[in-house]
Amino acid sequence: MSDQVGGPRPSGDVTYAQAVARQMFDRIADKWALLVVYRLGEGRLRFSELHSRIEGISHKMLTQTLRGLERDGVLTRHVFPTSPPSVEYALTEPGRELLEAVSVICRWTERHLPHIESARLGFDAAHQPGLTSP
Amino acid sequence: MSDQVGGPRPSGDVTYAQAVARQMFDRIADKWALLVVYRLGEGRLRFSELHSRIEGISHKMLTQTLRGLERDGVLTRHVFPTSPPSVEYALTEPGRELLEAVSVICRWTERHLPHIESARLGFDAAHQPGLTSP
DNA sequence: CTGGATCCTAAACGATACTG
DNA sequence: CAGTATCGTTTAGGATCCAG
Repeated sequence: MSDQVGGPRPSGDVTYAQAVARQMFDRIADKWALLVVYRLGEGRLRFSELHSRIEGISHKMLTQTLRGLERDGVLTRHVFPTSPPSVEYALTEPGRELLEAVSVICRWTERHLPHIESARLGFDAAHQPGLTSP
Repeated sequence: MSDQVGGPRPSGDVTYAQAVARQMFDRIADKWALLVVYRLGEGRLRFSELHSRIEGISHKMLTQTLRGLERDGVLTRHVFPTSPPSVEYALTEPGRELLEAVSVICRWTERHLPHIESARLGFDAAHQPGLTSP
């Protein structure tokens, strides 16, 4: 567990709120976390279901991400004591609200894909003057 | 220059759009990028101004982040040919819209700080019963 | 089926020094 | 002041093995 643990915790300070906000920025700024939240928008999913739906995520990363999100109360973990143990994850109410925020990002991306593309082309062309095209 | 460059680019595919979206997730999932966009919400800022306002960011990271955001057309870079060269960065129109999305995340964080705190306390207590200090 | 622990490599990052 | 390049360190993350 190399996760950042709160450590010393001053009382309700502005500085403290800022620090926590910074920590949350760290958590939000995690593409896997964003994708997990996004996928769980469809409803509760098992570990393996998440693993198969999120292309490219490793076993370890998924576990790690889920642990972090659970710790922050974004999702809940429900263990079914079946013979092959199965675990279901679901968004909490705050998690669902976070999903809305993530959706805003997604919509922004979709809306501006053409702009981004052309911007990248222009930028690359301007910064690689003598590069021939492959 | 170890930044991720587009690389091979298939034609206008659904898969391609998905890939670009994934790339954007990568960019969005960058706390420094988020903070830069957030700061530029106040208006155009110089390099040194950004550097002093974003606590903890290194010279290199700020440059790198600004380059990436400029490449994606999120912000513009304006160089003033003064004797000590000064450069101003400002959000583009898509950048301002991205700021709105980022603000949604921020508001979510503020609104759920108490929930997050208590969730973390509960989680840590449940997962570190008799742990003094690592 | 989950998930924890371990090893080990590739990548990110900070510090530093150097241009315009 | 703003930016690039190089270097050395740290760390994140993938592969693998083991346990409940």
